[in-house]
Amino acid sequence: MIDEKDAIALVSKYPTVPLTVDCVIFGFDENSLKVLLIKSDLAQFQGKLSFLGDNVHVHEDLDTAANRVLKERTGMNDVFLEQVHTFSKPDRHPAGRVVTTVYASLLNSKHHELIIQDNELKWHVVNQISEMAFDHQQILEVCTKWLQKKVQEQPLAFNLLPTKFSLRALQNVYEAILDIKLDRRNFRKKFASMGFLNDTNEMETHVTHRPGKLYTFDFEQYQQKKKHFISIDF
Amino acid sequence: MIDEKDAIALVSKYPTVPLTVDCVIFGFDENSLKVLLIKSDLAQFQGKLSFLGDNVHVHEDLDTAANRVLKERTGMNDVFLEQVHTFSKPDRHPAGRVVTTVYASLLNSKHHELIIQDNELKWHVVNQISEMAFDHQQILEVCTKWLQKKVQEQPLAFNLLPTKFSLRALQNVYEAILDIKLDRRNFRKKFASMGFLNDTNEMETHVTHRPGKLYTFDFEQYQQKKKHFISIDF
DNA sequence: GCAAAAGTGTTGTCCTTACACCCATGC
DNA sequence: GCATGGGTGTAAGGACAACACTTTTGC
Repeated sequence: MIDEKDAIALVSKYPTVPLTVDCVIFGFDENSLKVLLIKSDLAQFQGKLSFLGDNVHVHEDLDTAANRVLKERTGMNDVFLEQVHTFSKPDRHPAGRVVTTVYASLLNSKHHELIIQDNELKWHVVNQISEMAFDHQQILEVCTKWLQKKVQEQPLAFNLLPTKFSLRALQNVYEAILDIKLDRRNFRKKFASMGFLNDTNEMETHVTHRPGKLYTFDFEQYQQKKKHFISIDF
Repeated sequence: MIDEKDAIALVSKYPTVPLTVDCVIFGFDENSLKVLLIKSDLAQFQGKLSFLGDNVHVHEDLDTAANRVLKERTGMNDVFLEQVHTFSKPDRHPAGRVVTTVYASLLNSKHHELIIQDNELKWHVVNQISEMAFDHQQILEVCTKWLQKKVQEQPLAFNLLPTKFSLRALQNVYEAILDIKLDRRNFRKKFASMGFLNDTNEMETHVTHRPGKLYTFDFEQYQQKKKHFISIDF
């Protein structure tokens, strides 16, 4: 048995590592899936892009750190943010060992004012990103796959849209994220039958075609009706 | 721009934290889902159960550390092992801040010799576990949900069974993990139609009823036929 | 009036579910 | 011979995929 004093002595002998969080912040605009990136400020990665990240503070857990980074750069608190994976290759950071836990977030890129801090913080179209710093290319791949899976299982696409949106806009989100084309009629039917969309009785305006109805997502209904079904399928 | 020297100086100022890995090792035996646990050796958690864990070595990444722990205690290398989540509440360890990354593993509890090291390493039936040390109760819940989701999406149940297994045994795995009853005929039909099971032309022996056929899982077939389908459903 | 996208139904196919009887083995 | 679980088929209902024409707006 190890008493409290011994336990503290034991833990204090463990090797320690600097921890960071990186936020992969997805947005949607102009019918493309985008992600928020800065230019790396490390000379070794000159001109290369990286995610928003920071080291984890002393008394801070990882969720808190990720929310802090998000808030600092987009002004946003309560957006969807979820831990995806922890990356730990000993040589992933050129300045020594750094372990990073990656969080993904989805938000409407028009609703949040970017707080620029000398790093050319900008939205980049996900499938046009070329060179990234650190292992961030790999992180982007993991997060993109995570997102593709996630939007099929949970109603997260709505986080990427304004509160009121047309069915076309919703379909565009799915098509962009999943990189597929969907049948318009079947798509509408599906979402209509789910019963999670509220008709606002408003329409699109200033569009150069027949305006579509605007809907809101009914989170209450979703909470009540969501499936807890079992389906073995692989 | 930050040059290499400055970068090293910067990173060296980050607060550092001891990292551990914890392995949530699921097994299946006597028609129950079990998990490998030891008695905690901390006096504060006297008699409480905890997962197999260890601190992460200096030049070791997390995957390597988790595999090492698994190997040390079960003698196994190449079993299924996957990162699930990183837990970081500042007070989760009574001896000071320790961040742990949790890995889950599935193996056949009869195929691996446990390497006991004074900690009463034993298999415990998952839904009969009462008090656990640290935040391990929460970790178990997260991993159990993770497993329930995972076995529906990927053919992992086979990892919990011997190479040759009866359909009944397979169904028992699903019923234990998902905590449901399944219709025997529909279950058989489903797996038959998948085409991932090879008939070994062998039968169960020494059973007190009509012996069932034994099958093996055809991993090749799975790799070729597995679905990459899109299905929005929540 | 023309371009561009909204809105709308039906049919066939497939998958899922529910359900009952005979068969092979150990004891 | 009896208890135990293995093995099998069918019918109904629900979900999904494919597919074409009319409507509304801006210009």
